[in-house]
Amino acid sequence: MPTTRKRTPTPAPEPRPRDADRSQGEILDAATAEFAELGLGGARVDRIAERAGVNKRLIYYYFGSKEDLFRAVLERAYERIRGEERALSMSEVEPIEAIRRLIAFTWNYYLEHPEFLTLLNSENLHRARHLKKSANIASMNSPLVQMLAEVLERGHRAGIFRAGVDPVQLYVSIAGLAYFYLGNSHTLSAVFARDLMATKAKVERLSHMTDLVLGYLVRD
Amino acid sequence: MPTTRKRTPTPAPEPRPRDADRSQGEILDAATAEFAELGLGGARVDRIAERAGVNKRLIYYYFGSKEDLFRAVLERAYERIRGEERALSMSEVEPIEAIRRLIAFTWNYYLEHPEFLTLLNSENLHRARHLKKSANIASMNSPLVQMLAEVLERGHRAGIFRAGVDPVQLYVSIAGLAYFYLGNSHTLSAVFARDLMATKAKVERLSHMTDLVLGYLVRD
Amino acid sequence: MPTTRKRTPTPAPEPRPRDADRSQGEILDAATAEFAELGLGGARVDRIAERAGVNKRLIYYYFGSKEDLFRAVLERAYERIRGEERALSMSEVEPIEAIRRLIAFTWNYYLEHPEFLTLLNSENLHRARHLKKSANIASMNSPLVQMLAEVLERGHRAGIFRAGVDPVQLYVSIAGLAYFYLGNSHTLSAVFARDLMATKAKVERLSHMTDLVLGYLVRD
Amino acid sequence: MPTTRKRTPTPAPEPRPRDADRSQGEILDAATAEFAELGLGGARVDRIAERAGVNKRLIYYYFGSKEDLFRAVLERAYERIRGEERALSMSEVEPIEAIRRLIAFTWNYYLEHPEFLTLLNSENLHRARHLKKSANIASMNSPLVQMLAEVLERGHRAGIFRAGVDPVQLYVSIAGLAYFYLGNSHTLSAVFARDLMATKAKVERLSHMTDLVLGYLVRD
DNA sequence: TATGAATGAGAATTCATTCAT
DNA sequence: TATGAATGAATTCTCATTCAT
Repeated sequence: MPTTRKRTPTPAPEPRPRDADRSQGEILDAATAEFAELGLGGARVDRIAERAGVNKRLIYYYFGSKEDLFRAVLERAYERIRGEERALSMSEVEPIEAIRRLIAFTWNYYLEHPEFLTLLNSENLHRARHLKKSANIASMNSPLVQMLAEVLERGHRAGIFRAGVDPVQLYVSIAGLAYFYLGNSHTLSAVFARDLMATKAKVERLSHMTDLVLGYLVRD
Repeated sequence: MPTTRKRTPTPAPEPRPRDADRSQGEILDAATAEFAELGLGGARVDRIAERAGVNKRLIYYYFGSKEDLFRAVLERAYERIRGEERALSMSEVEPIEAIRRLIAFTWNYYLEHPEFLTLLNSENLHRARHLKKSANIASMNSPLVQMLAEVLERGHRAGIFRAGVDPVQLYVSIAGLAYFYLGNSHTLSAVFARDLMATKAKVERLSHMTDLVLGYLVRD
Repeated sequence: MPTTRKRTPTPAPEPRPRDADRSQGEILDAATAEFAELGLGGARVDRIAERAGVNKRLIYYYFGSKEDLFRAVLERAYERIRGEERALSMSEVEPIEAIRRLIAFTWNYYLEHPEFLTLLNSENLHRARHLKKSANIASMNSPLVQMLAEVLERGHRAGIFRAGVDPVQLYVSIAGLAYFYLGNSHTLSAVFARDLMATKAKVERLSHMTDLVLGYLVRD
Repeated sequence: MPTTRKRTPTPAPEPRPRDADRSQGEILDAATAEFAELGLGGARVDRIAERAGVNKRLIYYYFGSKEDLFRAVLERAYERIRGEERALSMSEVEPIEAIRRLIAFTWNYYLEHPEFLTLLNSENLHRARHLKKSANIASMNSPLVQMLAEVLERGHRAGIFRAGVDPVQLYVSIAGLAYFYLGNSHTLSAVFARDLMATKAKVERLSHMTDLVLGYLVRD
């Protein structure tokens, strides 16, 4: 290096800047992807470190163990969906439109966050073991159930919706209609020999789901 | 041992009778349980052998590898549910009763065969990799879709059901309504802080599902 | 099978005719190939059985163990080369021609029986363990050494060859000149980046070997 | 442990100092010995770890797999012999002496490094599979061939050596003369019923090899 | 805060060999 | 003579985790 000269004299790979938050975030991102793709059993700590671009030891430094990391991933995933759910404005629109929005939101969120589906599957495989350890599950109860209860009540009072609909049941049903289709798209596509993830198929599915729920709810 | 003689000719572990079919069946039973409880990644071949009461080597002798064993388990699980589905007599009863039976069957099958749900989850986590290798997926297409199509048509012609219902969509919906509730009961129970698997809750769920589907289908 | 009818009514895979010699021969053939290709450590009894088209158990029935099978293979390989060596007529031709024949024979035998080279390598890796157990090694001493001694003597008396040549040394040298080239052709080809097994290369090698040995032997 | 106190702070196996180079070197040493003695198929990773005094896992940490370790061993073996070959000063002495030195060097190197012979045998058994994967084979071409070419040329111009000798052929011949004797000493000793590795026998062999080559090369 | 080196416990898979017929 | 079923003991390789700096 005769004439030009580097600012920093070390030609060695620059040590990563010490930024705790950033490292933790990258670890969580990497872990989310890894767990979502491979499940808890199939995920590898080595690979998570590699994906995050951090030293494996750092994962233990911040999260303690693979299991605890999984819990942290789960918690963040729940926090995120709850955050978006809270942003849904169902009380400001008329009941039928509110239901439409709820269904569309659920569908789109699962569509855009497939990792959420597989993380939930993993957690259920483990009988919600990690969730139960989590301090903040209580606060994680979906705000949608409250909103939905209010919409159902409003719609009923307006004579539009049928009476006696349990908001929890309906919430679970809407989730299930989307969840099963999207979460099992691989096996369903194989069994039905048709691509359930094609754009047209997805449009039709959302339409069917909406018809189904509104066909049930709306009085004539 | 010149003089003394053993009374009982050693109570050593009786050599298992040489029955290939029986051994294979027991391996499949054990593997089904193990994979259902722990997923493909979490399952242990050692444990499967132990559960089956066979030598671990025998698993490789018959099935080649853990992955191939998983495939065999999946295939048998599909064959079984298809077998039971074929036994459903939907064409012999009037449309509304037929739909009730279909929903109840789906619900009860998932309830009694929770392993089917987790196996499907695992397979979807692996993007239906094993199913795609399976020669007989084609013939595994659910007979229910055909039956359902016929019932929908019959109900429509009788002026009972609405027109234009895609049987595949409805089939997926019915499955999803049951699947999500049962397959995610652990996380849902944790999040809603109520036991979804209590007898009363299960009765209510089946009732809700039936109301939802028939509320949608039946014209007034 | 409406009209034509099999002699034997069993459509099952015909049980192999019980022919002890044939079975043993096929096992030896298969084992020779397997050991030659993969060495003693790399050879698999399962694969030998498959190659021979016999049940694995039969190998143990006839040969006792993998090691004993290897010994049997080795013995047969030695018997065969000794048999061919005996057929060499060196005493009937004039000394120079006799040497040419010996070199050509050695070269061609190794060329046509590459398995002999690798079997020898394996046996040397194992410090001739199996050979030492073999009863008939004594009688396996190459007849070529005797013949060569006679030729050297005859050539010397005729004033053609130099004196004091140890026939064992020369025999080993001739073997080595061929053996190293053929037995190490893969690494040599890789290192020299030229194909030592091309026809032209082989012709040149035989020519060089002959020149070398006769250049040394023949007095001027 | 309230009152008593250990004198020596536990004589437990001292944790090995963290020295990556040293660990890798020891693994390579141990692996070289193991592969040389037992071949690729017969070598055991466990035993290599034990011989090296390292944790078995470390072998995988550094070398990835048994095959890759074998490749590393081979590469180092080639590097070493090439290094010594380069140190041979053949161009500084008169042609006949240069040839003597080359033969003696080859003989002595094989004699002192029997592992090189068996490693080569193993690699040839595997059709140079590992060598071909090695990036640096090209640069591994023996410098001896160049040197030999120069000596042959020099000897010919001085009227001492015969014309038209291919240096590659002669190099291979010299190697083969030593290689076959030393590499097959166990079977040859068994077959000839005489100890080829006795000191006297070895002296005679080197003498014979030199006579043979010079007898061929030197014009009269 | 960050990292390369090191490890014990296990995991899937293999293999020679024996059993029972 | 012949064979499918079965097995114990390895064997290669993996993995979460810890050490030392």
